Amino acid sequence: MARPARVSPDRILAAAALEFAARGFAGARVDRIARRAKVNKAMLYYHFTSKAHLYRTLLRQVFTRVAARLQAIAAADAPPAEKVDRAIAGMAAFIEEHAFFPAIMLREVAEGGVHLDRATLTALAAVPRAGGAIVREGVEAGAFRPVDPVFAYFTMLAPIVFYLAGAPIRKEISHLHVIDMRALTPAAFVAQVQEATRRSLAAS
Amino acid sequence: MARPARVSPDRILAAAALEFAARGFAGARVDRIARRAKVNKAMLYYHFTSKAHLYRTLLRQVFTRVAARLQAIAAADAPPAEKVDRAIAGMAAFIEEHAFFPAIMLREVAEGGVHLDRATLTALAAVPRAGGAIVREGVEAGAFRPVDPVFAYFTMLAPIVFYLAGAPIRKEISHLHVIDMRALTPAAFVAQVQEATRRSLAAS
DNA sequence: GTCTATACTTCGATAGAC
DNA sequence: GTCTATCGAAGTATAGAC
Repeated sequence: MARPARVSPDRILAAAALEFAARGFAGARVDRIARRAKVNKAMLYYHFTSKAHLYRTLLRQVFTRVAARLQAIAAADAPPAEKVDRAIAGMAAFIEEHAFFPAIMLREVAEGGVHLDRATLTALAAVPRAGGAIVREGVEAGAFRPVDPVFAYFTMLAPIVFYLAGAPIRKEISHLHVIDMRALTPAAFVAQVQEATRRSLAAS
Repeated sequence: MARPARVSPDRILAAAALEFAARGFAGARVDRIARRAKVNKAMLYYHFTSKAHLYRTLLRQVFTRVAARLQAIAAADAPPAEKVDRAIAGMAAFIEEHAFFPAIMLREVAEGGVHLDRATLTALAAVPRAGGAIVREGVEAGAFRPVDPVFAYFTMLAPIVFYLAGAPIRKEISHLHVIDMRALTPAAFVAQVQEATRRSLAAS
């Protein structure tokens, strides 16, 4: 039985995910990442060269995983409407497994990708490509009304990412008692987005 | 005729909007804001005390303006479906006038509101409150099917903010030629979100 | 691979003159 | 209200021993 390889790098990536998600690239502190990963700073630089390199490695990994999830759904043998349902639920499930992901996604969109290299941007581009492919298939099969596939991808997945990323700030706001958001569970939200998307895409 | 009052503070706020949107709170540099506003740093601190105070002032102002726009639409005399159309177009128009807004919104959601005080969070909370009120009215009037109003608000406006914030990174990605997004004009996207929302909310 | 100590830089904020 | 000069704290990264 092989000894667990790359424990440090993996622990560093896990710690980096939390730090970058919570504070962004500029706000993240290498010291904090090292401390949370239980390695010293020199060890971190030994494995990752720089803060920027660590950031890019993390993002390339997570973008590749999200895209793979959507690609698997796109390639499955199922009716288009079912695939759209799965894409929405799949994104929510991915976020449940990778709680740091939506914040990183939002930040990187706001940032304009300035910290990313070509490979990481390519990994990111695979996400709308896979999402768009699912919708395109439905349109071409006549199951959906004619819509722009990438537009439709944004319309169905942006709410999921946005809403799930917003859990912390909604908690802050709920303390103020100016609006009641307690009833809004993620599962109920997913169901409502699925229903809304089904209705909005259905061929009339 | 009154002399223009508060020129410096307003120029500083305008410069801060660009800097905070492009780089986030942690990545923003006070020196850069001062230079862009054509004041020296001491002047900036004379008016705003600290980077955090400047940030909060800016966000309170912009959140208040977005919320006011949605509140005006909610209070208008028009059918619910028409108000929803206007809310979507109104958000897009607001972003056209305040190009820095979507990036700041995305960043603040990711950040969990840690830099905000009570007054600023209250200003922010007024946005989903106004958006939710528009949907609620339609549900109660029987024009819309029964949905959670705040959910529906997220589903209709998150894509607009997300998509319009994404212009810079889409430009980066388009250079790679791995996916073609040239056809996706903001106006066409707004129209598609309006159409999708109309279909998804219509009482069956 | 691992660690301690530290070099070097940048940045937020202020002192103090006018 | 406006400006120049600068302090002190943090932060990224590395040197060099083991």
